[in-house]
Amino acid sequence: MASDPFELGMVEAPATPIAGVGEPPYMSELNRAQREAVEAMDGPVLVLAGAGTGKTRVLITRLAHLIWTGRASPGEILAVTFTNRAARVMSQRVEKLIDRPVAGMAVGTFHSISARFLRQHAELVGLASNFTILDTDDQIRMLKQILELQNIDNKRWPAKVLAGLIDRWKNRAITADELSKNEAYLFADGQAKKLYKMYQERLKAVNAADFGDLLLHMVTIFRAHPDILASYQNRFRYLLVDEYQDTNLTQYFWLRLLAQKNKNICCVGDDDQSIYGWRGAEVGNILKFEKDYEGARVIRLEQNYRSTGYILGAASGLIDANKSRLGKTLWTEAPDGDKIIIEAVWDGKEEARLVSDNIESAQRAGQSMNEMAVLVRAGFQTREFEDRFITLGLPYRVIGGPRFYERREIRDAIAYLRVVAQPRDDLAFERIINVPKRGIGTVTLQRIYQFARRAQISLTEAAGRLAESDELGARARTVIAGLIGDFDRWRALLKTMPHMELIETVLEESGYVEMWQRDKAPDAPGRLENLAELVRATGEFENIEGFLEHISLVMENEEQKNVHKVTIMTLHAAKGLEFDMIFLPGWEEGIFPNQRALDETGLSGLEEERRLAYVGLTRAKKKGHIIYAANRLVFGQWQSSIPSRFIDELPEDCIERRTNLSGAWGGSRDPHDQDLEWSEKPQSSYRPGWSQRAKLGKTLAEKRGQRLTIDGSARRLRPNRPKPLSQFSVGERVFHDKFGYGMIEDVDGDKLTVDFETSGQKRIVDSFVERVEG
DNA sequence: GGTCGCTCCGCCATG
DNA sequence: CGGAGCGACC
Repeated sequence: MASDPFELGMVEAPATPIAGVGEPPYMSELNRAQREAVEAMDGPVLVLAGAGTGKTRVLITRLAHLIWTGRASPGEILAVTFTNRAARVMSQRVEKLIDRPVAGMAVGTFHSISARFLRQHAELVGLASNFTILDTDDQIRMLKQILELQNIDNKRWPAKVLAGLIDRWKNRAITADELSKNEAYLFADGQAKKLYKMYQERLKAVNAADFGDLLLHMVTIFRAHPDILASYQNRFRYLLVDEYQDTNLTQYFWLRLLAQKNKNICCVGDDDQSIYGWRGAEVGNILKFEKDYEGARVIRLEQNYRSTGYILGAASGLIDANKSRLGKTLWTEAPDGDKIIIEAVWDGKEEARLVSDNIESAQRAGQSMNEMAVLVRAGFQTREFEDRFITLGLPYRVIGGPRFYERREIRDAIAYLRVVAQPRDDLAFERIINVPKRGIGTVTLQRIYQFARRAQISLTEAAGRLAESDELGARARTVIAGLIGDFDRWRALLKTMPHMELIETVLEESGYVEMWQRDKAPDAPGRLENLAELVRATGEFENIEGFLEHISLVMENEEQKNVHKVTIMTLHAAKGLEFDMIFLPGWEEGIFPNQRALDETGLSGLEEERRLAYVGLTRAKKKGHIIYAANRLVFGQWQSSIPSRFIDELPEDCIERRTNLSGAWGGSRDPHDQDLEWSEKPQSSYRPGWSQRAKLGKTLAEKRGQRLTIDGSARRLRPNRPKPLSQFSVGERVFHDKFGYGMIEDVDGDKLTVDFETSGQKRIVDSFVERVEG
């Protein structure tokens, strides 16, 4: 317990300087501005750090310096990072810099830090300290139940919309009691306030908090209990906040309350990289820092160490078009390097092909694929690239897909643990009562609900009592009694059995593991692996509660770094990262800037989109490649598109325009495009006009049937290419991680044409499938 | 009570 | 186009 940085009142070792004489070794690595930011330890400091100006180094060195000089012990420091990954990296690097452990330093995201604070004071907001953290899914399910209870039409007033509103209010530190009448009229004819209150009541009843609560509850507690606030102020004398431009109003209050006594707060950020306005971030926070904290020092980091000249020039020229910014002038000593390439293609397929061609030739030239990234505006854009990369056998990773804990099997498994660890957790109970199938249907469930509501007890308890009565059918009664017995037994084990073992026991005895073992679906083995991973991960935690918190707030998909893969991710997810080579596809009006952003938030929306473009460009160290397509399939409908306005805003001397569309969409100048071998080229000869869109989708699908003929003739275009031999043959049954089971229809070198049961015909590299029996 | 197939709607970004 | 959700049918 002594190492828990969040436990108040623990005995704290006094801060002592590490020191020898003279200057600590890390200082010499810093430029003048960076050094100033590290040495300004006392009082409020705002560091405006442009993209690639060594911000992370400054943050880490500053922490190291606080400890080195004895200004603070690790336990007196609170550092807020944007991701949990950043938190991990930061602690490690500080330790390396000062060559000693920093256990006791509170480093994490607002949510993870605040969750741990809240556990210490949960009773003040009506929760027990082992409260569950609800994710969006649970939240919506709960709201749905409330709407049903109130006879509000879920079609007209979707739970999802209400969840969004509540989230926004919580981001703005508005509690249910404080909600104005105007705001209340945003949902269900003015019933929003009542619904918000009911939701909070319900959360309390099942001992749960949603993401927004984690922060807002602490603000509420700080405001209502000056003694508690004071204890935190005395404990954390030095505060450090990264990505300050992305903090929302609640986080702003949270910080200001903590900082107001000692005022040793250092916020680091870049107004030009503020891209989370839509989830309540207030650029205003960074813009008014000097007003909030009197005597604040403002330090600008403007020397860019990341990108070559043209890239930096292009990015700076672009962001210049924004009106509301503090203004910085980035500069670099690096050579000009390559210009940003702007390239037009026919459609999404060709876009993916162009990117993969470039990746392959860069790879042949010796570039590691770990240094290449495709940055898209929206999640749905990743699909085309994945398809293409799979076809080619090009290794890739997608960041920001479904998180580990969002997978069905993980959520189910967690629900079992929640029921065991927290008998009050109705949501978890509902989730697993009939998973695996136990023959408990809506009728039985309804009876349990009604009984629970009438008696004001939890579903688990209601089920237990009903099983002892005559209210249920014989079968349901036996099943429920058995399950309740299981719960009781597991709960008893909770105290004696090591939790890792307990989790295994629960998953085994509940029949959950068996359910997936029996499942014939292609993804079942993967799910079992995920469950095994879950069990393994529990081993790292002292108790189940800690583990559950880790799962819902921190856990990320594990990632092997040693394998070389191209990264595909959204621009939002790319913030803070850097790559040698960046591909920016989909630079078309409507996609980027995104139409909804423009419709909903007008000029400020446009400026945020532009900052997003700026973030994208500044991720590149050496090469940037912007692509736009003339036609795009959206919602199964073809649309003609026009190039993004951002392209015209790039300084001409920093860019080089290319096009794959010669003449009137005639042929192509790119020799790659003559290679029809693996492609579905026929559509290039087809020219959808504005009026023909709707029909085109179908036409293309029909044309797909002709592909074989065209492939056949195309093969002659490259007579000298040696074909690797495949060990597969026509008629064999194979399994693919993503597409499932299928039958081989054609073999061509190491490329297979497979007819998949669920996803149809695909051409893929044989190393992506394995042979199966039958 | 479970499964199949149809309809409807969505794709902007998240802890 | 693809997934979620719902109603009809086994």
